[in-house]
Amino acid sequence: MCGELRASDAGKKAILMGWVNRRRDLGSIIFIHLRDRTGITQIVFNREVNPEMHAKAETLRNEYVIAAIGRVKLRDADTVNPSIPTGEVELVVDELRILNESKLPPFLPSDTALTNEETRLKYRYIDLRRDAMQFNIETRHKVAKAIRDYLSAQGFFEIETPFMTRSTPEGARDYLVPSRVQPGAFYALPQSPQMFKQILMISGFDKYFQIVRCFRDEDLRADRQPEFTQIDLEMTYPQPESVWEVVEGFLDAAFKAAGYEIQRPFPRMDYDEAIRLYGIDKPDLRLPAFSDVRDCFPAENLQELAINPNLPVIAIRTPKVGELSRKERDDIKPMFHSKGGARVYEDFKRIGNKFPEAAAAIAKKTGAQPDDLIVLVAGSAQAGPQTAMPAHRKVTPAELAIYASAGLLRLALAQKYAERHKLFQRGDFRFLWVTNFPMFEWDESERQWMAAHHPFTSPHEEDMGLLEQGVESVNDPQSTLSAVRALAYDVVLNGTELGSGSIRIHRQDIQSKIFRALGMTEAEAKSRFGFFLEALEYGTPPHGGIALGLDRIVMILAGAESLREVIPFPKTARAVDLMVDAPTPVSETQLRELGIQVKPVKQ
RNA sequence: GGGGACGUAGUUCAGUUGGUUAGAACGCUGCCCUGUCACGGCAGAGGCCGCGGGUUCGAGUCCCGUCGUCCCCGCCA
Repeated sequence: MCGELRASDAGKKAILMGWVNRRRDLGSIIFIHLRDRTGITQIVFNREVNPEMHAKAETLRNEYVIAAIGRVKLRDADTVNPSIPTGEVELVVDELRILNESKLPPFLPSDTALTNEETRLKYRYIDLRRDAMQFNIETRHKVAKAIRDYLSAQGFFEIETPFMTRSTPEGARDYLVPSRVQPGAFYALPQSPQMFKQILMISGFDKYFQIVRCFRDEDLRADRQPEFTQIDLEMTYPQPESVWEVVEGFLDAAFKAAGYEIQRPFPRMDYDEAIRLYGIDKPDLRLPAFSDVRDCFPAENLQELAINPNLPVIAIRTPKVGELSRKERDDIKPMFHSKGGARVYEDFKRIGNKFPEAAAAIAKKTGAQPDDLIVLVAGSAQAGPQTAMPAHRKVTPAELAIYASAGLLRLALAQKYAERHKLFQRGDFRFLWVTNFPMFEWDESERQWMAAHHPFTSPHEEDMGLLEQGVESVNDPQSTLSAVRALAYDVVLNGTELGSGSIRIHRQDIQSKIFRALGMTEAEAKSRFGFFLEALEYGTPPHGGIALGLDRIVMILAGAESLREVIPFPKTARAVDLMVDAPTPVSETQLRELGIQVKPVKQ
């Protein structure tokens, strides 16, 4: 193939097939760079040597598909091209066959400047011919294969679960598929094979995995697509640690397949600690943690700055940013998304002028170098008295608001000044297990506690008493439910949540307690998850598992900024496929068959 | 649902305070060229300035709306 010929092949006869990547017509001699998946080889047409083929070669244009039959020739020393692996040789063509012509494409795979994404997605087949995309898709294949091989070797079976299944009323919105045979009824595409994989444990398959498409009808982001691929696995009789070992094992194999070594075991961190140190449940460990610098200020300073003295004062350190201009400093404010009355103090220099002692203490506590940027986030004194705070949680909602606001700003600053601090280098992989998530989260709009992960997650053994105590207090923000921890864990890489899992509930009595704590009657639980609850009653072994986003893993390995770079045919932010132009309205006939009427969209 | 950025030739972009005929590079077409490899030289074609409305003697430029792409918040058990 086009990327394979070497000096040792000199003198051999070869047939190359591929696309015309570039042509250089020097008159009596024509050079073509011929491209396929494996690379590029230069082929040569010389009028003196072969006038007929030379004349044919004159008609070649970019992206024509050709077959070139000829002899591999060692290039003269002064004509070697060191920038391509095949640069020591070229193919002298005896016979040229034009297999297909090409219209002039809107952009060329060999273009150096990247075309706008809209055009790339519309002409995805041309975009995918580019080197970078070929590499990304190949990486994706290698990673998936390494994971399959590793898990198979560990005794896991890959088992398929249905795509046409039952709508689950909780969680993300479902994509629905109408049934023709059962008019008015709908299948749902799975958000994850959660219940099926648990049932496979009940069915005795012991270790299951699947590299499987999942579907969620929610708004998109750079790292969120409506259909995405998960490495889904489940096993019986696990401790969280045994799941982690499997995950670390296949990630190691996957990263090796992509040419990287990673450090095992991954560090571990409690959810509460992640919030306090990073303001987020998926910390990017490449950047410095927060410092709480409240005690660096005397009370009267806090008062003068209108800072609430009962809440943390977070110092965000971004290394090596250097002196900021007035404009750059003003640009920080709009990057700040305040939650719960959090305020940003972006002008640390001014604080230094006003309160030199406090500033010195902060510099010391944060370990700031003179080049580092320090930005403070604190609660506003004007925010008034704090709302009800559950006494049981280590991090109160008011504190969480400060931490979370600071956490977002920390990332925004790091991204903006990435060029300066150079902490986002390719190949620097900082994995982390975040553990002991809260089991329940307070939903302010519904005024009730909700399952933070999903209702089949097992609570922490030590927190069963707290669950017992709070089982009838779903609408009480002060409930002990706030302090119940789940046996749930996330695996995080460089600030991206790669995957999420838990030890599941395998006992019916605990399961009904959870439903009761969530304010669900027995009848409600039965109508929602009846088949599953019934299955739990037939000798369910303890089990647990995890699911990791394959797209995200490949995205990070490829050094890409968006999932779209590692998915061959992705959707835009409006969930549209620009190449096939989906979704579209369907014919009246189709709708009639399904018994569906479409209401006109309001103008 | 909310906030922000962008939209000018096939592509990437420039376009001054609102002022004559909207430019460049790459690509494309033709001619020339025997060692190029981002080939080179000469000539040429190519524009609904996203779309609609408004202000103005005059709009790519200002205003309003709209469509599209991207990013973020909400949302994503």
